[in-house]
Amino acid sequence: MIALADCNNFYASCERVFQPQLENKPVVVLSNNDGCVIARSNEAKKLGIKMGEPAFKIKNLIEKHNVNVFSTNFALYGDLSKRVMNTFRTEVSKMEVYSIDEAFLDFSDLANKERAIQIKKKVQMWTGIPICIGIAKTKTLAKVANHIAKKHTKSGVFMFDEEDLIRRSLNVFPVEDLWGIGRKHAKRLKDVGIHTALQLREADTHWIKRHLSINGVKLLKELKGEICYPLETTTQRKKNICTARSFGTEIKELSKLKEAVSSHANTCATKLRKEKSCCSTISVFLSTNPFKPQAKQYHPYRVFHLDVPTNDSLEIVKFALKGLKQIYRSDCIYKKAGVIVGRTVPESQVQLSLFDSVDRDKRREVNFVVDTINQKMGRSKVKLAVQGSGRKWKLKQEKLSPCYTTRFADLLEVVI
DNA sequence: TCTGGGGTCCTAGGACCC
DNA sequence: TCTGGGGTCCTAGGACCC
Repeated sequence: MIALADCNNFYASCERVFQPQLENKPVVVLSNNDGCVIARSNEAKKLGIKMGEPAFKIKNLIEKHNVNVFSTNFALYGDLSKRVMNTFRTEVSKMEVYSIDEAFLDFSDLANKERAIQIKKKVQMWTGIPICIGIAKTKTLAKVANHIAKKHTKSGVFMFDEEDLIRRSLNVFPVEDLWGIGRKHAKRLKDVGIHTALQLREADTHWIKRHLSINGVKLLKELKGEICYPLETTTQRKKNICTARSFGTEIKELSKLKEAVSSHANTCATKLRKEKSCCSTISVFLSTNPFKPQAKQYHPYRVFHLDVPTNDSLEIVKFALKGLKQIYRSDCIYKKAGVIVGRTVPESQVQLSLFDSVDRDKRREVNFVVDTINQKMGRSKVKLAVQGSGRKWKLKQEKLSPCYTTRFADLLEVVI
């Protein structure tokens, strides 16, 4: 059996851990640039605030109901996530960290509700984060069970232990809430009269294969209790790494774009080195504001294929800037820029080239020193001159909470 | 005025090989 | 007049996830 442990309203819950007076009050967390709602407490959901809604559209609602608003604080959420995962590790021997707020736990040795309730209590006590747990034979069914645990149980734990219970539950489970069924597939299914998970489970496999591809067939099997997605206990190396941001205010000048693009490229290189990977392709892209259709739209990108895979900051920044120069047009106003590095290979398996002119050993040492200093002294303490110091493309983050757990200056003081 | 960021996988079709 | 069969690799676009 597999258990899916999922944090409730994770980002909103993280903000609450250090501001307990927000318990039972509406809380929302916004995306970068304070743009869209990306997390809501139950109270905020009840007010009718939708996931992904732009913040400016719900300004009145926020004021009227005194909704507590936060900018995203990923340092805080990342750290609390680590603590939650580490707590799971004290209770199970095998697990898969599936996302920042979810993990699949191996319950094959012992599957019962009491065990799950224990884990839930422990996480709550050790980290302050509320979670729910769904237990079933397959990941897909565990996802369904988790959904039910969140919506319809007091204990926050739900287990599929017999076929009759699964059948009755799937019969009232909307097909669009299934893991792997998005908007498009949901519409297609409803068009042919498939509205519930049970109807999908009993649908014709050939039709599903044709319209939902092989993934649809796997979904069907998983609903029947056949494992198609086993527990992945080792973390896979990333195939692509992307760093991209919208600008707080729109940008026209090449000089400012250079600062942004070189910073994103440098971040990509740092992420690569952290993963012990090298990339074989480097892409740079720009984008105008799609929400201003009256303005000229332009979404260019440029890809470079490398002879020798690299994770060197200097080299990656150099290519990104070269691409930027090629795609930049002075008659557009830009809203977003980004860098993607792809086709990664392990650092230790880089194919060298006879005609290589870069002194890679030297570069590796420079990067190592820079990484070490930045790790000790804080991000971007040492950077390339081309990244600039102004950060004129900086994010808007007006409601940022302190980094309670990752920055000494932000530690809470306890007054006795 | 104001609309996020970071990933994965699958498929069809084109280009190429012998 | 008649024009095969069997492959691989790459890419763009679409779908999904959190």
